[in-house]
Amino acid sequence: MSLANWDEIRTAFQVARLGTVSGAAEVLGVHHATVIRHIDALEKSLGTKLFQRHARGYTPTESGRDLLLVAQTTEEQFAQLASRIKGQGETVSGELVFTSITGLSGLLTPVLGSFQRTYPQILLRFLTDMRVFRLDYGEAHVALRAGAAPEEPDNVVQALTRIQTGLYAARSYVETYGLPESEADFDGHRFIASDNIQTRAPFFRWLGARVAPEQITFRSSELATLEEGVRHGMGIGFISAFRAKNDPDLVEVMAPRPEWEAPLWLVTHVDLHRTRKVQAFLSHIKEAAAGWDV
Amino acid sequence: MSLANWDEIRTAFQVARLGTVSGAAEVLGVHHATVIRHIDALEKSLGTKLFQRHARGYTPTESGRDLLLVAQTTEEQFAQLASRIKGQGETVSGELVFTSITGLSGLLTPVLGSFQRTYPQILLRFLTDMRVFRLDYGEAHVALRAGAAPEEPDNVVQALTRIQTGLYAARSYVETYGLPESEADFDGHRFIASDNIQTRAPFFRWLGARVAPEQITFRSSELATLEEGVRHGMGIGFISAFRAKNDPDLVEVMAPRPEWEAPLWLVTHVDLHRTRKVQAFLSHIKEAAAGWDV
DNA sequence: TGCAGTATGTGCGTATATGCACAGCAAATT
DNA sequence: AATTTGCTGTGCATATACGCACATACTGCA
Repeated sequence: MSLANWDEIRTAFQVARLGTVSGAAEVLGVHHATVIRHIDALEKSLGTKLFQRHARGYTPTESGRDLLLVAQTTEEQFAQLASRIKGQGETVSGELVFTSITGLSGLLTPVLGSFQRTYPQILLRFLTDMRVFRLDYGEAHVALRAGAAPEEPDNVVQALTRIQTGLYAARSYVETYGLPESEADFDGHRFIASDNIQTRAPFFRWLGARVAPEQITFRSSELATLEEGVRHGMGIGFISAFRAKNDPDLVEVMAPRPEWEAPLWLVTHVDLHRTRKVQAFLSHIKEAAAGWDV
Repeated sequence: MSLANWDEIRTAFQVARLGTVSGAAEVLGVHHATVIRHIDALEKSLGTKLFQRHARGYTPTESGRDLLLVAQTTEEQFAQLASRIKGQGETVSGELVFTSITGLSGLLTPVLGSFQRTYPQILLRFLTDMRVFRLDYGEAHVALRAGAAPEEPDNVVQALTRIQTGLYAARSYVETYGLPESEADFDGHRFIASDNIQTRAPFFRWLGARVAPEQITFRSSELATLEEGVRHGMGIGFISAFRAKNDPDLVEVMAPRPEWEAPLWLVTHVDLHRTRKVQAFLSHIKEAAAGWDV
């Protein structure tokens, strides 16, 4: 192991640059005795004299001049690094990783697009996957979660909006089975729901309390599959209002109800929550969500 | 002032590289608590989080990755610097500054030439000037001094050889004033000597004790001028044996005597004396001096 | 020649940073 | 489900590095 002490190099650099121990001590903001000790320790570890000592100061040897050049660029690099990092917290640039549950991309991509236009220096990454990306592992800056409020520590959670969900059926289904007028009219109808019994979604629990299990003729653990089932006329199922609204092939069986609403949460890691980049993204997406009709 | 603590950067670099505080602590040879404190201090001074902490370790943020890249090259630069400096003491290369009194260049240049051929990577600088170059200011690596043994502190002094000096006169002088047979025959002759009364040269003191002051008809503080005076027939004077020997225009008045001999000293600064470069030069010049017929 | 100014160098007391031990926690393993 | 392992985080005692004061040496100046 060589040169284990970078502070000593920094000290030697200032001495080589200024030519005196006292001057270096003043610049470094330490006592000149400290500077002498740093130089002594560094020379001892290198086994070579870096300076020739005399009453007027320290003149660098050939090795000392070599160190001067190397440390000069090092100091510049570190200064640039510091200004980059400090400015980075202030400016909105660099990478921003955003993750959400699948199925919301149709709603989100316009928002991401306008954010991209507002801050052209942003490199936006939008991750959607089955598994939940972990904010505390640095996998994403901001996450959009649905359902119960996340309670992971070190995460700051903000309510974004509530997803309105309604009961829908395909036109082909209605032509075959008819359209139930109310809950009392559910007998004989076929339903599509989550395969997961202990699903947290309120509308699935509502449905489970009102129809017989054998009426749920199609189950899937995947939300997108359920939606596909509805569209193909396999049965009546819950679809987000904003997705069903513009689909002419879908018929509204029951309009969205408040008790079916599922909250959406904006989640960020506490370390990143304070940065201007994340704040800009959060405010941007919240502003857009205010105009959503979900 | 930014990034005043380079050791903290080094610590953060290892954390970013390895991903864990414990691993970085092991590599750095410090306790992991120290690593945590370094990171905390660095982030505080930068005002930005460099890492996201979780139970499995530290994952670098965007700023942390930036620091990783910068510090990576820094570590490489420092490692190269260390190997250069350590190797520099071992190899014979780079600059070597050599200074001597004027008038010895005819003796020295062949030695310098052969040294140059032995070590082609040496950049040799040979300084001769009126003033004495100061080793403790780093003006030269090796100095050749004549006369009394130098007693400056921090300088290591080695006896090289003794300069033999004789009394010589130009043929033109002998034709005019004749050639004295011995000391008793000095009356009526003209002599050339140093202007400096308290000169340390033993032969000048010898002369001052044997001839009247008015016989010293030409004085100069400059050694080269005195020699020129002898060659132009202005009087009898002391010249180094090796310089007078090959000059057919000079006549030996009195052969070199042991009491006229002036020692030559090789002087180096104690800091540089141990390096192989200086040692190689010293041994080379001493080897050459053994063959000198001075 | 004497004096002021500025530099290096060193012993000593103290503040600072480090090491240690333990707690707490999450993930991997059985 | 229980256990083990590896990691982070923190209070406390200690060792290390620091600042202070003083000694010393060289330069420039009047």
